[in-house]
Amino acid sequence: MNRRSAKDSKSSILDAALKAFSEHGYSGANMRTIAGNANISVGGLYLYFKSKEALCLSLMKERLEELSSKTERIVKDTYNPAEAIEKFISINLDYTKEHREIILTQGRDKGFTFGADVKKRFFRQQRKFVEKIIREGVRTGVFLECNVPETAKIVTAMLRGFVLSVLLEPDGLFNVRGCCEFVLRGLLKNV
Amino acid sequence: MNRRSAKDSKSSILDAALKAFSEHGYSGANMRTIAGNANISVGGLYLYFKSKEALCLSLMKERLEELSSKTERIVKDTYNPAEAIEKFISINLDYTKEHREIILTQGRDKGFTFGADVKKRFFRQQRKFVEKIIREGVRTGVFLECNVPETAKIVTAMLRGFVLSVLLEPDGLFNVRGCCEFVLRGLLKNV
DNA sequence: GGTTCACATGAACAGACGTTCAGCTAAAGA
DNA sequence: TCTTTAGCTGAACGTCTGTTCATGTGAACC
Repeated sequence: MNRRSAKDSKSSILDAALKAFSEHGYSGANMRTIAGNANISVGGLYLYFKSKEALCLSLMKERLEELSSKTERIVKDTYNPAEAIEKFISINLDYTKEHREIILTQGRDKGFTFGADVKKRFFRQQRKFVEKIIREGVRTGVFLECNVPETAKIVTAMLRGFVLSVLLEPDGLFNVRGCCEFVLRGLLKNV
Repeated sequence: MNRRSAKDSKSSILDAALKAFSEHGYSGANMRTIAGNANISVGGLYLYFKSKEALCLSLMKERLEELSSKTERIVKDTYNPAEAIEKFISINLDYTKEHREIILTQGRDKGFTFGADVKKRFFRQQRKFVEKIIREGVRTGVFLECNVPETAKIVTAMLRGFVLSVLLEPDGLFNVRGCCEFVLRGLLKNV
C-alpha cells in the first residue's frame, strides 16, 4: 500500500481542519492550506470529505459529542450537587483550554444557521445536565429553592461566558476556582 | 447635486455593512452585497471606505464607543452599588438586543487579531467600570470582601455569556432579572 | 509478468472576491 | 451657456476560492 492508511490520513486532515477553522472561521479557512498542513493533496482531501461544509460539520459533531459524553460520564457519578457543579464547570473549561477550537460552536460564520441542529442538541444536553444537578441540590436542601430551568439557563450562560474568556485571555489569567465559587454562591443555601 | 448627501450615503453603507458582517462574519461578508443593500455602486462604496477592513473597523469602533459611553453615563450617577451592577448588566443586554451585530466583538474571524486593540480597549474599560462598582460596594460594606480585580473579571465574563445567550436564543427567552439576581447573590453580604 | 486495488496527485475550471478607474450625471455658480 | 463640483457608476483586473478528474504509484495477489 501507499504512504499512509486511510485512517491516518483522515485524522491528519481533521487536525489541520480544526486549526484552520478555529483560526480563520469557516469562510476564512482554506481547503488548500488544510490539505497542505495535513500533508495531502487537495484531491486527496476530497477523497475523505466531499465538501468544505461536510468537513466542518464532521469536525463540530465529533468535538461536541466528545465533550458531551465526557461531561456525562464524570457528572453521573458525583452525588454531591455542589461538587457536581464545580466538576461541570471545570470539565468544560479544561476542555476549552485543550481544544481552543471548540469556539467553533459559538461562531456566527455562515450565519447562525450553520450546524444549528448539532449545536442546539449540544446546548440542550448541557442544560439538561445542569438542571439535573440543580434539581438534586434543591431536593436535598443544599441549594436554594428556585425556578430550575431558568436557573440552569443562567448557569449555562455564565459558563458560556467563562469559556469565551478562557479563549480570549492569555493562558492562566482566568481563575476557574473563583468562577466555581461565584456560581455556587448563587446556588447554595448556606455559603 | 446628486441623489443623496455624502452623509446619508455613508450612513446607508454603515447600516448595510452592519447587517452583512454580523450575519456572515468578516470573510463571509461581501462588498457587492453591502453596496447593493446600501443602494450605491461598488465604486461609490469605495469613495467612503478605502477597504473592507477599514469599513469593518470603523463599524466596530463606533458601536463599542457608543455602548461604552452609554454605560459610563448611566453607571456614573448611580450611587447604590447593587443597583449599579443591575444597571450595568441590563444596559449591556438591552444594547445587545437592539444591536445584535455587537457579536462582531466576540468573533474570531480573521484570527483573534482583527480589531484586537479596539476590542481590548473596550473590554478593559468595561472591567474598570465593574471594578469601580465592586470597590465601592466593598467599601460601604454592602458587598462581601473579595479580590476586586479577580471578581470584576468573573462578573464581566458572566456578562459576556449573557450577551451571547441573548444573541443565540430566540427573543424573550432569556431572563435579565434572574441574571442580575444571580450575580448579586455572589456579591452581596446579606441576600 | 500482469492485474487489481487502495491511496494519492495537481493542473484545470468556473465562479466569487476585493479593488480600481475612466468616465458619467445633474445641480450650483459664473 | 459654460464650467465646476460633489456624488456616483459598473465593467474590468488580478487573485483566490471550492471542487473535479484524468492520471500516477506502489504494494499485494494471481
